Amino acid sequence: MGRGRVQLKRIENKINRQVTFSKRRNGLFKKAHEISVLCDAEVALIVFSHKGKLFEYATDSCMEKILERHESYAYAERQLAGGHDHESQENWTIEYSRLKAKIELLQRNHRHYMGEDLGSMSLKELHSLEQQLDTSIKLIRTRKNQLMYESIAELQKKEKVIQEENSMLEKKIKAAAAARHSHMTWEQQNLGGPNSAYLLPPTLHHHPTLHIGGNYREQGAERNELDLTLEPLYSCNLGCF
Amino acid sequence: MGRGRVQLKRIENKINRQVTFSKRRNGLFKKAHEISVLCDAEVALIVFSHKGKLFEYATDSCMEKILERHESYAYAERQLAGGHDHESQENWTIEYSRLKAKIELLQRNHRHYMGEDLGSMSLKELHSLEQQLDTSIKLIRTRKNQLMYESIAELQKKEKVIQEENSMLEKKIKAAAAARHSHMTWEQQNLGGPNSAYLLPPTLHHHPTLHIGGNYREQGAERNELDLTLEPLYSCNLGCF
DNA sequence: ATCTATTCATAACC
DNA sequence: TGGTTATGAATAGAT
Repeated sequence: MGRGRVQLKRIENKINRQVTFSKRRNGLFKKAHEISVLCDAEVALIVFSHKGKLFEYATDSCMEKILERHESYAYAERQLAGGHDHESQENWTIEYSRLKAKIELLQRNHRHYMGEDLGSMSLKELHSLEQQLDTSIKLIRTRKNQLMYESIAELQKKEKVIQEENSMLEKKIKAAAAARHSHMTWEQQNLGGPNSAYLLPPTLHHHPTLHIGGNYREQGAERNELDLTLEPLYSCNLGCF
Repeated sequence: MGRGRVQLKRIENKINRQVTFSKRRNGLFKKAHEISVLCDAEVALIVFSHKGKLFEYATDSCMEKILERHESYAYAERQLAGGHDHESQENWTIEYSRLKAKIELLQRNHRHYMGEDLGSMSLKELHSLEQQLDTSIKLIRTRKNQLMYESIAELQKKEKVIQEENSMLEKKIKAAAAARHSHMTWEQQNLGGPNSAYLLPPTLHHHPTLHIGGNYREQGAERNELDLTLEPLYSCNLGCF
């Protein structure tokens, strides 16, 4: 820049170096500020002169915040890459920012799983993401199917039980009618009427077969409710297997 | 810079902002590197994109070293400013557990997206998860396809350019041969034989188009490398659309 | 610090 | 993402 091309090499002349440092430092800070404003980025810039003097620039959110974010970012990456939860709760502040960073990473990841922010991913990354989702979806469908088959099996069992119950009841009624017919007069039947309502109900809410297994009825109720949504789902996904 | 003056104001257009960010980031890093070499300074530069992606540059003495040095500098300042306590410990504890809980949720969620821990999910939940993944995978495939088509288009463009160049070169050679034929005797041609070997190579490794842009060749190599993995991916997924 | 000839960086466009 | 070009910026060297 300026008169004559510059070589990327330490300026030996002390004065020149100092002047250039001063000028370029200003330029650098200006650029740092510009990118932070123009592109809504968070920038931290630290410069130590040859003499050891410190110059720094940081986007409004202050240097410490950014350094913390940076620190925890690096930490979180290490976490995701390898080992797991650590132990030392030495410093709350550090721990806190680590968690923050971890959340940020997880959320980024989540967005990718939601098919968002794909623009920042390479073909390779996209490919492995796709494969992962493909695997996931297969697992999910398998699990869904399992649940649905179980549901169906249970319903069929229940149906069978109820049908058996029905035929039993039918038999009882027929037997009762036959008994009535052979042993009672019409008037006797009328007197026993109010009590006959007492003879039937117990078999309904105290059925021996359904009684086995405790709260089956409640579960049954849930199942039935579930099945209303179950049928269409099932038909939707038959093609997948 | 560039066409028209720039305003120091957040770029609203998302695409433009991203492009500008990418370009200016390179420029900024370059400048940072330059000042560090020219003026023998120690520079650390941390940039978080709007999306939260981290970019960093540090003079060879590595980021951690510089941050430590900065920390020790800042320490003195903090001492002067007076020890303003961090927020009350209680608040930190609450915040901390809140973050912990959030992370746990995100991780649970993540496992589900990975097709793990499905046993704890209801049919309804499984169904909506499946739908989400299906949507995601479609988006991802669309994006992948886009990238691949772009890649293909680029290769085809390149191929065309190179073929045109080839035919140009061929013409040149023919023209040279014709000129030689009309002006020289057989002996003269024989004498020129050794030199004719010199007429060809320069055009081969000093090709005008490829020459522009310095290290283009390396980038070209990257492309080719990419394409090796690209082709099989492409054929794998043609059936999905 | 200021000036000026140059080289650079980059916004807009492909 | 990369390349090109027209222009505004940055800056080396001189004052």
